[in-house]
Amino acid sequence: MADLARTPRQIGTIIQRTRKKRGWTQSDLAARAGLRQATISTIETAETPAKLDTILAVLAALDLEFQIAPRSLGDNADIEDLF
Amino acid sequence: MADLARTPRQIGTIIQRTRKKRGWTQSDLAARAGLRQATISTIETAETPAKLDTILAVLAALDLEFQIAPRSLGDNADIEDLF
DNA sequence: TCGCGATATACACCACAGCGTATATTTACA
DNA sequence: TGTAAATATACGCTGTGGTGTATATCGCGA
Repeated sequence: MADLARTPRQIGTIIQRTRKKRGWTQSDLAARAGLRQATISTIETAETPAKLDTILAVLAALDLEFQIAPRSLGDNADIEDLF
Repeated sequence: MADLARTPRQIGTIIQRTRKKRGWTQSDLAARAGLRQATISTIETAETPAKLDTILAVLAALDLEFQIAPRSLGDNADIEDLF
């Protein structure tokens, strides 16, 4: 089930949760994503909003991906199109 | 149905498609997102990877949102967890 | 085809994310 | 409790994305 991600904070939380689920340290994830441990730290705590490609790299390293969906309809939004 | 968004280019395409569906110009979208028309242009053409909060602002203006889901399982990924 | 709205580009400037390096500080476990 | 691993911070530097202003180019309807 896809997690909602409207803010950098929510994104950071999801990344951290998934990383721990994989049993990886921040350094592990950093190495796989081609980043520094410190960068993972700032992303997870959402200290500063990251760059899009940085987040995409982290998600890829975690075997995750973004999806884009209509907001107002909730998760089970399967409505064909928003007019 | 949620669109997959693994690259800045895919994200730009989805944003453009949704904007046109709304019947908005780049200037319209820019105004609603607190950005410039030129910025919308570079995002849609994926000329340069944007910042995360910029993309989030554009998505919000379009009443869209990110979701985060496992990559390898396709869209109907409802599997409990990928630990 | 003409003209105007829509989109793409240009240039100087500023803000800031991520880097390298390094060190606090916290957490977990023997 | 002590200590090593894991995480959070620090500092100067660099690359670059977004801004303001402005213009060039494209596309489409009359």
